[in-house]
Amino acid sequence: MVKTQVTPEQTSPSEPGAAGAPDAERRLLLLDGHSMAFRAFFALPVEKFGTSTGQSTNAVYGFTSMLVKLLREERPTHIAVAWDRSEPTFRHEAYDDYKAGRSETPPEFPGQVGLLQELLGLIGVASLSVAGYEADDIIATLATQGCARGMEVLIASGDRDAFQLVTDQCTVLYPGKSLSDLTRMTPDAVEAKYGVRPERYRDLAALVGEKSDNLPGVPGVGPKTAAKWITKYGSLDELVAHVDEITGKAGQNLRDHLDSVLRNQRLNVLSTDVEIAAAVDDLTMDGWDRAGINALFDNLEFAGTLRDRLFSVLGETEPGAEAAAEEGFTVELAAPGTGELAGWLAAHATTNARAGLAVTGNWGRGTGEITGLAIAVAAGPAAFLDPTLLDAADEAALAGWLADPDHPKALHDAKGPLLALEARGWTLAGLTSDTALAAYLALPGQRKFDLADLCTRYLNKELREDGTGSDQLALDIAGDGDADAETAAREGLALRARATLELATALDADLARRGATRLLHEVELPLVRVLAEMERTGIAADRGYLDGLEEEFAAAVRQAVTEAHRVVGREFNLGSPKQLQQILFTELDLPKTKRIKTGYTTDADALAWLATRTDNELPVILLRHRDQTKLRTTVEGLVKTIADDGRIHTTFHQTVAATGRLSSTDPNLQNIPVRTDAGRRIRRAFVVGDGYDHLLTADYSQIELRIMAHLSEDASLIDAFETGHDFHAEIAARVFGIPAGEVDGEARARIKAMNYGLAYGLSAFGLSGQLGITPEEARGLMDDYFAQFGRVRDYLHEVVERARREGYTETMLGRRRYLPDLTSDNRQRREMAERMALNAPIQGSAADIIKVAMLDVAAALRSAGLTSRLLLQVHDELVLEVVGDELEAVRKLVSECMANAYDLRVPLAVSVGVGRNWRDAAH
DNA sequence: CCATAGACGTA
DNA sequence: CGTACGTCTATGGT
Repeated sequence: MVKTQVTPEQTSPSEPGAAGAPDAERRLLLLDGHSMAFRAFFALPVEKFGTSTGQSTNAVYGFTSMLVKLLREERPTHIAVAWDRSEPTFRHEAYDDYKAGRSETPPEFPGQVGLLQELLGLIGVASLSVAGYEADDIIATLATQGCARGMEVLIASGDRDAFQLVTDQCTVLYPGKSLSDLTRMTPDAVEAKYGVRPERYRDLAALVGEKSDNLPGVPGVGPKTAAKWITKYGSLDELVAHVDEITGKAGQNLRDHLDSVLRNQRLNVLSTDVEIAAAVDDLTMDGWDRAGINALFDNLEFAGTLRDRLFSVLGETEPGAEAAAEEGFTVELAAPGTGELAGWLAAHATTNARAGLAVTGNWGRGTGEITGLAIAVAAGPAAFLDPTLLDAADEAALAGWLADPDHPKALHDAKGPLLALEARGWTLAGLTSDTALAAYLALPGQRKFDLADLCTRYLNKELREDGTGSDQLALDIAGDGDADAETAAREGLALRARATLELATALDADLARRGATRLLHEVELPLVRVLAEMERTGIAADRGYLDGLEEEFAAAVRQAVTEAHRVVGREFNLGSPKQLQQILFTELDLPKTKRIKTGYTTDADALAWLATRTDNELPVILLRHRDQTKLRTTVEGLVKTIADDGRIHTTFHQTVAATGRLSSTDPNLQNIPVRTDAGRRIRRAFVVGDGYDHLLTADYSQIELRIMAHLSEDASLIDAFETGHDFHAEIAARVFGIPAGEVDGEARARIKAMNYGLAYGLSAFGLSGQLGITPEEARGLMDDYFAQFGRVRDYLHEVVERARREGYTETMLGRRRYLPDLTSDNRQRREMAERMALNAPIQGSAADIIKVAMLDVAAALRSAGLTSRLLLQVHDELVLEVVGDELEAVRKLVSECMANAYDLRVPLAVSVGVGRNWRDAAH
């Protein structure tokens, strides 16, 4: 049995004798007071933090809590908090519109700044501000001085401008979604995130622009392009010197907006020569006032542990104390040989403590294979297993352990591994955490949940996936690269298992704090299996029929191309919006459509509008071409994904959509056409498979509106759901004050658009555009609507206001969505966040409900011993494959599970359709 | 091979 | 000046 000790390189700042090492005896912590207090303000619900006399305290509490954590974990010897002043700075003098358009500060905030400064004084932390400068300039000046004295410098700031100060000696701690988890922005971290070294960060920022400061950059140039240019030319100055060499649209935009870029560059440089009353060496933390802090905390009515935590860390403050260095994971790795696994498991993995499991392999399209597996047990070693080296006894021991629900396990992103394990005949039970899913519930806005990133965030530990890290180099020099690479890979996997285990514990606590524990254990985790099974099953496709469709659509495309070329009089690429613009608006001089970045839009709405404004046949031909091209490529994409079993196995993603919905890729089976006849012909290609007799679709009728009725408690809307059978007509009748039978198509269509637009934050302007009426008429329609359904308007308004206060929205099952932009200074961003806040509880609650329904359906099918099975979920619709003699049972079971998934103030209506294919199963 | 923009399918 | 997604194509550049 091979045993190796894996100890990733540890950073040890106090290592004596290291040349050029920072002076570990002296650590300078600089905080941006306003920026961090502002973050604290929005991280904590203001209405829950206030005194009996009406003083708000959430920012004081949050800031202090963060400060305690920093003091405990970073052990600074020197510290200061820099504050902005209210009067204009040199930047305002240089640029009139600097920070123009910022919204009003919430009234509960400013008063807390004084309290914080008072508290900092009692703790013995200097508060600094200088007229004419921002806090960032003070920080830059002190950071420079600190570095010059060999101090290690830490900057806690929510302002990205601080990134330009990052060096090996100076780290920025940048707050993420919650104030307490600060990302360490080292030079490597800055480069990893932005693609440039910190000293070039302001060049990048100048090119990209900064919305919150009202400093626009170059249109069409994002961080990637900016980083590429800067990397190529070395700096913005060099880029400017070679500006004429930059080809393409982006280059032209750069030349056109050079003034803005140079202005941004001038303004975003931080001053390092601010005259500050205090000297760096004097910023020590001595002399804190216990009585004063007690009195202030009493006044602020702070109960709880914050006071104790603060005194505790102040009591421990001692220069030279060992820093809480960032450590890696350690694991004692075992590689049980053939025949040794049962013994290893018996020796190490018999307890009921959770184990971390990590696997390598390939998975997707409903199946997978395992090439390596690592098990890290709670308080012991980790084993690496090569599945090709297992004998029968090993196999049985492993299978038994995996399938035993009494051996709890944590995996990161378990669905793929689950498919791979199942493909080898292993079942997995006892999954008590999926760290990717848990992180998704904690940070739903993130789309990537990288294990290493999460370890940094939650554990402040570095996960080195390449195994031993620094040792690797020495081994490679010694030769024998392959074997070493293999060893490193095994160790890397074992470290992943260990990291997953530790992360699961941290996330358990985080989810408990966020009230998402049940959502994880009762919804998301069990859903993993259901989704894996749906992916494994796939849906049967009629390849011959699809081939025929493809040819038919392709012929229609060719026909449209020929006609378009004939009308224009020459050949061109109909798929190029750029060429279309040239032809439509320059050569044919047709009326201008809506402006977009690249000119005028040629989208379907615009082409349809153009068709009414000209005798030229071209717009209509182009519309037909778009239509048929879209259908053709959809069919082509589907054909390519049909597996050997004649079925299409999509992949469902459970951690992508910020609202809690699923998404589907490779192929996306949640956007198969349904609105047009031609589109529905594609649905006809999804057929019932061998051994089954029907496809059954079951969908929720107007689920989002029903949720709105439930959440708003609007009596009239609730009543409309109970009485009306044509819901939109019923609402129209109430709005226009006429009997339901007399509602004409026009009125119904308008109300339908209004009904659906509500949940999206539709404006009168948007409604007018959609219905082809004037904004005034649309406004009138909305007023009439809300005259009848006033509680809906109140509800939508309250949702946004509450989200603004608390920083997040919540669904009926407690799924949160964090929306920091609700307090953005930028109107466009803020209003976007408001619409998201409005929509998230509604769309998200619908997602919650259908997830519960899926679990119930899967359980009911299983307990009834039925063969019929779930195939797809399309947000408010389930598709099942049904055996003939189970049809009525399944119909009943699915309807009931869906209708009873959640108890609303209105019924959850479900409609069911059955057919031989997906089109005919519509209802 | 990558980034960006435009367009469009679904709920 | 309507939310949430994924995919394709063109374009420009590496």
